[in-house]
Amino acid sequence: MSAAAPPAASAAKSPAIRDSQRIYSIAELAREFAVTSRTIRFYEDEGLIKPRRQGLQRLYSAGDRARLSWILRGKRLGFTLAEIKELLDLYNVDRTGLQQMRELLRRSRLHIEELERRKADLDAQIGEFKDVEMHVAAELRQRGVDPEGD
Amino acid sequence: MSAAAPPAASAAKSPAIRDSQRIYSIAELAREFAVTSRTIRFYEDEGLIKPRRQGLQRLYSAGDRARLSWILRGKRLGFTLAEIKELLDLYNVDRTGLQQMRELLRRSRLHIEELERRKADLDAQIGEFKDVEMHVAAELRQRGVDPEGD
DNA sequence: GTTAACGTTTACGTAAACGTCAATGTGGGT
DNA sequence: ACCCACATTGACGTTTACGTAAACGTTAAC
Repeated sequence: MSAAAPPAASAAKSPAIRDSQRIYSIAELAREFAVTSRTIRFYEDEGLIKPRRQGLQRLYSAGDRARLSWILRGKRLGFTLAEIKELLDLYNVDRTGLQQMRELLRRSRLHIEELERRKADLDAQIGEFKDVEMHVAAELRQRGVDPEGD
Repeated sequence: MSAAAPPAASAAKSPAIRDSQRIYSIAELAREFAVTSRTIRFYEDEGLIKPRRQGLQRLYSAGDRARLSWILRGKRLGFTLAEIKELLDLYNVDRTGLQQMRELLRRSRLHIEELERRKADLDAQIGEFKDVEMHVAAELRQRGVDPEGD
């Protein structure tokens, strides 16, 4: 029910109040998400994350962590950082104004459509490759070879 | 049986035997797929398509067309041209050798796994955005505003 | 015979998303 | 006081996927 990044979660109270209070170092997040610190700083330069600062050091909250996670998923989905920023910004804008809400609704729907298109592409490729898998496996069996096995 | 793109459909005989014989100019394909000729030539430089030549001019077969279509879908899915080339090459390799078939099977399965991972990412985002859509629409209705409507 | 539409190669330019130094700072152990 | 791991800010380099311009050939129309 509760989403993490854009659709910010309502502060969970029962479990993990400790987790939601945790702060992370840049290296910690880098390790966890298998990116370099350079990458995380770059995202900051691009306005995608804004960690608190203790002097010069960056301190990442659980929210920042979720944001990063969200950014990376966006990337895996093939969105550019600019697009991801737009989507993230969508939620941090005044959500009370009527115009903003209608806009948010509109953009969400557009984005969903885009995602559904991608899903169609994905399903098509998955289908094709499963076809290949089937045929090749069958052919191997016909030749008396076990398709499984090293 | 005859492969056009990777997993080509079985050659339909009843309809469109004319279509399978058609040849296309570079501009024709460019228009159809909404890319520039430059792009198509670039793909050729990268070894992704190899149209016949009539002197200098490129002549694209239906197979070439299907290949291009496949390439573009790969792109939409976020694969690099190098990855797409690998996948395309997979099918044009000797498919009779046992080793090649096992390899083909292995790679196909790996690719399917990758696609399934992406699909999970996709479904997650779709879910989040549908959540947003629901909430915002509900909020709008609560304020007595019709979520639909310009 | 020249204009237009289309094609060709060669070559340089560019935006995105980081990688890779280099120089410097900072906090904690010993 | 010294070292070490980790952090910081530039600044420049790199890869990918084309865009853009130059300079030229080919065919069809007028």
